[in-house]
Amino acid sequence: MGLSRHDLLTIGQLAERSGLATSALRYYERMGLIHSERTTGNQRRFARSTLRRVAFVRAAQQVGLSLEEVRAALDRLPVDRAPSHEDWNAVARTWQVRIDRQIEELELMKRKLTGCIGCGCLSLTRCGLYNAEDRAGRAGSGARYLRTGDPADGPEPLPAGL
Amino acid sequence: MGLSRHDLLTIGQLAERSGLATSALRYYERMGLIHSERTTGNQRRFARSTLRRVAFVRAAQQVGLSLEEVRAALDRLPVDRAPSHEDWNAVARTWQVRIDRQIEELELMKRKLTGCIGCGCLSLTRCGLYNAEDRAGRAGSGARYLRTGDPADGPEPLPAGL
DNA sequence: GTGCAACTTGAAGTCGGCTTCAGGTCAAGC
DNA sequence: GCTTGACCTGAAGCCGACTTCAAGTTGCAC
Repeated sequence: MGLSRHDLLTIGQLAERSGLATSALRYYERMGLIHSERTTGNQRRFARSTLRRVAFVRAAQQVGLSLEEVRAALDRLPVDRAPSHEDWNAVARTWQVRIDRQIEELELMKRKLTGCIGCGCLSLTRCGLYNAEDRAGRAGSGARYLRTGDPADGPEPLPAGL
Repeated sequence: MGLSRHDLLTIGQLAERSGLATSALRYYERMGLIHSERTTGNQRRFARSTLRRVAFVRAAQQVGLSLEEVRAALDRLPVDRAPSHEDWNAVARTWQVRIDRQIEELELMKRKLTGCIGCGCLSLTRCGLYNAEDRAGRAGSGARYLRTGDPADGPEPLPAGL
């Protein structure tokens, strides 16, 4: 019932099947995202399940998580047993919130943009996108936000060239 | 009808109102995203319309465009006159495609994740997310994609710890 | 048992998008 | 007219996510 040699992938095989470069996989291992055993000659051997783990990481990246965040998420899954329904739900919910927020932002942007196309943006004073400016506060190097509307500024004439 | 001094912003004022650091604004100028006049003493003075331009840039970044792409988009708008309906539509359409693609990817991800929560992911063999692995080809350093399904691999037992 | 592709390591390089720093200049309120 | 905070420049530094390089080792097919 142990792992036959067939169950282990070299880093090259994992790279080929995951679509990532071997250098990226070594990087992921250094970051604690994936793990490997070593042969007597010190070469990495990955369990096939690592493919899933890599897919998880890539998917998470696509929804905007940093590798550090992914690592944190993966660390919440138990190492010594299969993840339970609860374990998994906790991780999944984090993602869903993130995904929902992303989608919401994109749709807002899209609505604004559609409005702009409709109006031709020749009269910018009422344009949501163009007026999504000014007074956007920030602290540190995190995400910035853009506030819509700027009651302090009245209508402005449109200068040439935006 | 020329620009009164009131119409020009110092870099500090632009920074405060846009929520960006002055260093970022100088960077944007070097990248050709915004432009300024200079005082006799060589200090930058920005037209108020630069606030809109900055907002445009930030918005574009939020939907995933690089500054280089934003510059390309802005370059398609005329410098010498107000953008026409056509000018603007061309730029806006580029964005909409981009936004739609992003939303689509996120919703796909969400659907998969929802399925996972439903099944508890205790039986991973049929899980879309987990099986969104393997054979994801790539070329260069652009976006990777994840293919769903992997007919070559049969069901696998769930190893402990993912 | 040998040849060669695939592997190993640490260090350095790359890229985008900035920030920080050093050393100097400008503008405006008193 | 002086002080002081805002501004200038170029160069360097930083972060995440990798890639590239150099120099050496392993594993497997023949």
